Amino acid sequence: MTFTRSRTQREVAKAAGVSDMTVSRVLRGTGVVSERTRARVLKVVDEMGYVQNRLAGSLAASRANQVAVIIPSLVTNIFSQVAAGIAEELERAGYNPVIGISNYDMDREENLVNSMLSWRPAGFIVTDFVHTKRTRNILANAGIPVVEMMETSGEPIDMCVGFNHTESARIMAEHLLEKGYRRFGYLGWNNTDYAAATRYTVIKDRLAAEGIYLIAPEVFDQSPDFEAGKQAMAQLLKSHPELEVVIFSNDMSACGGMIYCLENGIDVPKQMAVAGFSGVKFGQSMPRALTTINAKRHEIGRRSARAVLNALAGQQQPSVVDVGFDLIAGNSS
Amino acid sequence: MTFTRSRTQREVAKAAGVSDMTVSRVLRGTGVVSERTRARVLKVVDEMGYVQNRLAGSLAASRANQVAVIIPSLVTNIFSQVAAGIAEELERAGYNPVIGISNYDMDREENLVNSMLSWRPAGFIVTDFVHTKRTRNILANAGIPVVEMMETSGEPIDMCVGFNHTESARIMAEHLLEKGYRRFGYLGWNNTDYAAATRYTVIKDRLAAEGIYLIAPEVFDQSPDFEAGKQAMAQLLKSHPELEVVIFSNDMSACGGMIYCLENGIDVPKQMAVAGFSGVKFGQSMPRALTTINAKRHEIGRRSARAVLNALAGQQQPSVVDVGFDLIAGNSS
DNA sequence: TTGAAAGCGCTAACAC
DNA sequence: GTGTTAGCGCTTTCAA
Repeated sequence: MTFTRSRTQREVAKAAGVSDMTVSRVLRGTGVVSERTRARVLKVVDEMGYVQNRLAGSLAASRANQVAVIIPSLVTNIFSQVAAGIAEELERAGYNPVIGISNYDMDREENLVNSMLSWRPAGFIVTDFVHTKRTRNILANAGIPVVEMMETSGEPIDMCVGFNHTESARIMAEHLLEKGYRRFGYLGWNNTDYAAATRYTVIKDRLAAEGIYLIAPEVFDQSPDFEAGKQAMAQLLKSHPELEVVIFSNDMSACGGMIYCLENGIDVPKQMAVAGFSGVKFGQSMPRALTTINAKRHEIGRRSARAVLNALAGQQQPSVVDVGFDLIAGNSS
Repeated sequence: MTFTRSRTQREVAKAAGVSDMTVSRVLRGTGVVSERTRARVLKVVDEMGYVQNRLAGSLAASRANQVAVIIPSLVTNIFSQVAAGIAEELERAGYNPVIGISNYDMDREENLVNSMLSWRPAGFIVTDFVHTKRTRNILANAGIPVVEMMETSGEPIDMCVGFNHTESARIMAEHLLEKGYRRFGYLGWNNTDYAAATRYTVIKDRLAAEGIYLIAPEVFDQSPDFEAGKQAMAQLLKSHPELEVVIFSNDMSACGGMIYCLENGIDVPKQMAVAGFSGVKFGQSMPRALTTINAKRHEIGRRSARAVLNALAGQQQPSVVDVGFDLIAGNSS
């Protein structure tokens, strides 16, 4: 469908008895225009219901006010929080986010990057450091600010905002070791969440350094939600009743695991401790406040957007922004 | 920041020894181009890493492949599910969603509509029927397909996709009446969620028709999440211990209410029944499967996107798409 | 099957 | 303060 030819700046100009350029100046608030002229133009704009065509404007100015954002999924709470933070910060500055969903698929991400770049966005925000070689290449040469969100331990294409997943996993492992646990289980989900995979490896290695063998069952294919956590916990307890603590790859599944125990008369944390990851508010409303790492999702979104905006404003800034994380000790361990 | 001047179609054309137009034809897959020429052009495109400029293309063609989407919030599960459905369906057709967040604020929505319309999107998707007069006006005259999501009982600007909230509320009220409950409480949250407000009124009236007085406390200002539900339930029980059933405005708060009861030795549903709204999966993993209305959020998103795409393809279609809803009886009532 | 000319609706740069 | 000129990088239209 072709949209109906809408009114143009020229029509406004004619009706207001000025030139195009004057209308342009009024609408963008640039340059100097007399108060009388400005008022007259604005009146006409309002009467005609004129809406600027930024396609034309951005083309002429070689500058757009959209920022492309690629996240793995909107369905889990974690990235929708990040996206909300981005939207908030961008809109405050007069920019709009254009959102693409990669489903944790690098090839899909590559296609999205190409497609979104064709809109000549002012900046690009992607998730994690894991991309195809071509994606990295394209982004590196796009000539616009690029932010990789979530993780800080790696080589960013341009900038990155997040926290150190490696360290967060180490802190969690050590916290549980200090508590005296020795028989560890781990429940992860095979959804190609790279950050979660990293954390798993770190935990495994840290425990191994103490001579502790981490019991990890087959990872599951479903989405790591509350119900999945319940079911996985049930299964794990059957095969490994000797476990003292189970680390889950995220909070919702950890809550499910905790509830499974409580419903089946297994004391948490005395008979079985559980820990999660990401710090959703919900985990702190459980019968036992969940032991977890609080990832500042909303802030990561806001700071990522800010990094793009700062770069656009030509401000000097660090290429790595670490927003940190908190260990929430809770009482599920 | 101005982006570095990127390669143009003309550069590709020159390198391939053809005219701009031929490159354009190859890239868009329109018109006839000899196989040899096509191959040569594509090779050059690949080598140069050329990415089309759709700003220019859309301007020239008066046609864009972005669809504007305005939702009230990304933080609650409900709209992020809807947004995910939209993104999925649009991207399948080569369109990108541009997302704006209104925070349930009609004036903010009006600004967003204006700003997003300036990108000449191919279509527009908004939430609910509640807009400023000016917003309705602008959208009605935009000359593009417009979909209002969620609710079907109203006059759409152009098209609407969703379900009948009035009926869903009536069904819920009657379900609980049939179960024999007579002392009803209601817990809502003052977040200007229009659809929830509608449902509240319907429930109140339906009960009134049976001579039943609905006990609704002050609505709360915070977000209606699990913790809020717990706290509200605690408060409500203190002031109204005679209640038999409490209807919550959404599922997460209802789950919180249910857990509060169970943790305090109040049997659900014998001593206190609870019901929610929207059908999140989580509610069905509770100790008592939550009584609720399943709103098909993901499908509403997909069908909304589809409606826009169909309209763009010039297909005849109904202006009202009702995806229905299901009553989930559960056993929390 | 391919190319040339004429814009799409705006803004940058400069002139007045 | 305001206007003029010359594009931005594509696609449409028509001619060859």
